[in-house]
Amino acid sequence: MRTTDLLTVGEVAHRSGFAPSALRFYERVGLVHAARTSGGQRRYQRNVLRRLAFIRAARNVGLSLDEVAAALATLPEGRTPTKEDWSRLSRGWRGRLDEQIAALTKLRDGLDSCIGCGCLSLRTCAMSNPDDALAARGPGAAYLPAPLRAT
Amino acid sequence: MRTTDLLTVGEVAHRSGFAPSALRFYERVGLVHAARTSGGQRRYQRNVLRRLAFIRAARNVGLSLDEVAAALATLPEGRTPTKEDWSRLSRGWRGRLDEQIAALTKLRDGLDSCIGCGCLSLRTCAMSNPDDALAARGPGAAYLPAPLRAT
DNA sequence: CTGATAGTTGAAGTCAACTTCAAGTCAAGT
DNA sequence: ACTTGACTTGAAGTTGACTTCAACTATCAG
Repeated sequence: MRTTDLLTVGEVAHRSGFAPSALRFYERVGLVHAARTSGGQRRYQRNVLRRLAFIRAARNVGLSLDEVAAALATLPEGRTPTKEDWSRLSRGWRGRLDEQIAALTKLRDGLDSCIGCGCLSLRTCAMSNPDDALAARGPGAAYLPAPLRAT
Repeated sequence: MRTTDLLTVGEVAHRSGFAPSALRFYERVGLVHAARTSGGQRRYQRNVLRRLAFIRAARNVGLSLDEVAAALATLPEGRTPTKEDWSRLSRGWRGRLDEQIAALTKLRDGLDSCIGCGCLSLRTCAMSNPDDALAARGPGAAYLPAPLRAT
């Protein structure tokens, strides 16, 4: 493959860590853009790698793709985003992480007081009834993501 | 409704916080059991409430229903589980929570060093490339659960 | 020019954990 | 007996973030 300033989907996949199918999916939903060759193949500009890095980081912090899209939409049009642009977007994540850590710590402390008794009382046990907004988020609400579950 | 020692699905739903549809679903996959009236309606024994409390607590800690089922399968057959039985099951969660808290803390600290630079380098940035097993868990792996996302 | 390798598409499938639906049946207070 | 509210079923739908498939087509080193 010729070494140009444009990247194939395979190169982007390799360098970003996203599967080619994910890259096509992201293109479909407008998260990334790719030019095309005359034969219809995708050719990415290098800056897509930074964009993808942002997407991965945001996903790691827990943002949905919709939230990622909303964040990316605040980037300035017409010029390449600066480091400060990216920095601004990721700054808000700090508080989010703090909240998550606090919620988990609270859950753990509740568990400590619960292990000894084995109660799991629906009304009083901190484990089955954590006193935060989780219940209000509806059925299926869980504290921890599947990817971080048992090895 | 008569006050017997058996509970209707509505009563169990109310007292457990699970939707009736969730209770039916849990029965289908064998997580809980219900007797039937002559007319085919479900009647639950009271101890199902403790079992459901365990399920909720386990879900809060991040266990999948499969994992919950596996845990419940270790309960002794033939006798009603004691508090010690339930306590034993939940004891292992402590380590799990510790791990999750550590992972999030690491992510946050990585973010701190990242906000300033705005780099998001695919190879070096802690945010887009946390140095743990997350990547090995495959595409879509995220640190935080949807339920705890932005309000 | 050729063959290997990599890329293309839309539609459908996957996963988890439920929820929703429609059409009908049961339980129980009066 | 009647009425009302609660309950029943299986099948299909939901959500998010992708993956898989089958059947082609493009690119490029040699």
